[in-house]
Amino acid sequence: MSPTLVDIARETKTSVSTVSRVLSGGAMANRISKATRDRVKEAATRLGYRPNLLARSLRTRKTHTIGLIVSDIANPFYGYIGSLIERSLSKSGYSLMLCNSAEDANREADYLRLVTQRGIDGLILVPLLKHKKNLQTMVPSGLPLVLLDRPITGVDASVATDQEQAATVLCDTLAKAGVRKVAVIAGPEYVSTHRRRAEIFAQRFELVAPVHHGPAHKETGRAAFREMLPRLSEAQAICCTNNFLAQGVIDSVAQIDLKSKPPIVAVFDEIPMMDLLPIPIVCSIQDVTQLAETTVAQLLTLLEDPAAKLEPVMIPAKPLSNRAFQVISFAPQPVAEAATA
Amino acid sequence: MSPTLVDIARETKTSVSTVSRVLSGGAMANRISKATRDRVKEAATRLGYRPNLLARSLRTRKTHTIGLIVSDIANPFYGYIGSLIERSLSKSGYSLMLCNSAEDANREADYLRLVTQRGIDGLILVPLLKHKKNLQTMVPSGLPLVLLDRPITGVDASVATDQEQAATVLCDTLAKAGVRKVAVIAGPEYVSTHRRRAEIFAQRFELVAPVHHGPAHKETGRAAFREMLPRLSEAQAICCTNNFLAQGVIDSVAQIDLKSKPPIVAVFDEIPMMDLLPIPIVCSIQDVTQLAETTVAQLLTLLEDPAAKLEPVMIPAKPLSNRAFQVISFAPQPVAEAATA
DNA sequence: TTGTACGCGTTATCAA
DNA sequence: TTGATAACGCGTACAA
Repeated sequence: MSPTLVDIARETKTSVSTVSRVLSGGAMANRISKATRDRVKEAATRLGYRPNLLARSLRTRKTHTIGLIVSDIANPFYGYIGSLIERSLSKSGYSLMLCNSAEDANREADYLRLVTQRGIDGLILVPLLKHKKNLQTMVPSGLPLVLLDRPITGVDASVATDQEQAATVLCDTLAKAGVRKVAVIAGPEYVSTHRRRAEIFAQRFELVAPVHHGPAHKETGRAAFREMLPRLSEAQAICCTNNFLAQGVIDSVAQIDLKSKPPIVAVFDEIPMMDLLPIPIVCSIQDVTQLAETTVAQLLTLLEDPAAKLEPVMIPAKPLSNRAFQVISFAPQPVAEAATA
Repeated sequence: MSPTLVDIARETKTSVSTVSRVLSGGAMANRISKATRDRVKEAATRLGYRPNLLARSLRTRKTHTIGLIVSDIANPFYGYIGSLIERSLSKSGYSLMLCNSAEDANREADYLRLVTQRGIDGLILVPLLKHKKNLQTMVPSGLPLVLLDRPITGVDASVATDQEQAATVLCDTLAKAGVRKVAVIAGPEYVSTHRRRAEIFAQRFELVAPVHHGPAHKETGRAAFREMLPRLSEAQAICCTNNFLAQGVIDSVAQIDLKSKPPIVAVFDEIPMMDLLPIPIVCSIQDVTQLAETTVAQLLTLLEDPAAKLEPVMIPAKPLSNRAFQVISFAPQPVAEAATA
């Protein structure tokens, strides 16, 4: 077993408290004579002492660790934002423990319990659950908590992209290009972001088929494409509520005849290397850096003062289109609309 | 504060041990009369009791938690493999704590310390450090440990793609297409996978410029492309040691004249939607599912018997090319070579 | 069937 | 400048 304070105390003919004071390093260490201090330090390194953080945290009620529960770590969006949050937190002396709820309510509950019971100083959550009540039963009041990407009404500390604005700039861009009829492929209806995005599409354009809902994976995009294929010729655009769905669609487009002009693909988040794709694409780009930094900022203020009053933050998105889109964007039926270029 | 066993004992006129026995649930619970059992349970839910896992783990020396430290969670490869490992472990009753060393030796050390001192039952590591010695000083002997993606000589429990084979099938495919001269863009030289891949490229083909090393990000790919541009016309292929670098290269290709025939891009890992890209691409695809499952299997056997003797596992990769590549693959100078299709 | 008492490894309080 | 000693919250051998 790993040596403990007792071992070092015995080895060095002192007491555990002395050893603790020396090894904890703080201001207390200076109150110990240099002689014993050196003796203790020497013994510690010689025996390979490693403090038991479980015991320390049990005593101090601090862990210097933040929990982050995301809904799908396989999605590069969350991977990227996770890496930014980690870097930002480490500057403030916090470590990050990342958990993946995999868009599964049971797993979310499990990790919520695990992470809170295991001791963390703060929590960042991309929630699956939708109501403040359920949240309150899962996480102890008093624990600094910031919601990320999916706000919940009534919870003050939250950071997310402005869904209405993000969808609006996307629709504006499409409308300017003359789009009137679209097909919509969306993620799970019970996820607020997906649902809301789909609603806005449906509100702004005429649908050639009912909205297709499914897990936010490539496979759903492909399946939806196959299913909607007969009606797709009427649509000027295919609207996807996230990048995975869109990649499935784009994959499928590759399988069919590219000579007939392909529909525009409208999508949230980035499509890698889209400038080279022979399909017109327009994205609503979230400001990931801003999301990460604001989230950490909110959490840090909460960490300082758990009673701090915060307000939900909305961060605007920017539309971005590829070359193929810019070529066709002088299409018929321009619509007068204020675009937030 | 959250209620403890003492609170419930007081509330229910029993002792902590009784409460503990009931709430721990195991075989002990049946040795308690149904009457008090119900009374205790009722009080527990009424007071909203949540066991303190720090204290429990301190006592039992078990956490049912596995640590996973990856080198770059922003890379979809690690995000995906992380999600697979998480799912697989949760079937065996373990939770996963994911940490991001961000390809930074200090952070790796920090998390290694944190995660081991904080108590985990096992560890999966994508190591940055290269020598068994350094590893041994960081992680306590006796802790079940499996290396992922980057083997270290002398460490038995490790799972990785067979780098030699993966690079070989890639080179074979290129050679068959008549490639003789290439440019190589590689990740950090101190990372074994990147270094080894670059070496094999250099060994099989003639280089039009020295190998370009840099952080494994898109930006490096772009910079390398710019820098090598003058010499690129002589190269029939650009070889990248990971997908991020390749995406940077592909982005850059989009900026130049596409009418002159573009070079082949050879790369490890997947390039999304590559069938639609107007550039010939050939990838060496790692079997991520297999990697994840084997890693978990190794860890589970180690968890059962920490003294179990394991052997490093190598998993073969498969070459995959896109449409644009298949069109040009009847190029001159075919080379007789056994391809592992 | 239930309660008492101790230990897990650490920090904090109080004397000396 | 140091050392006993009591928590932190939990599980469990031992006793009743």
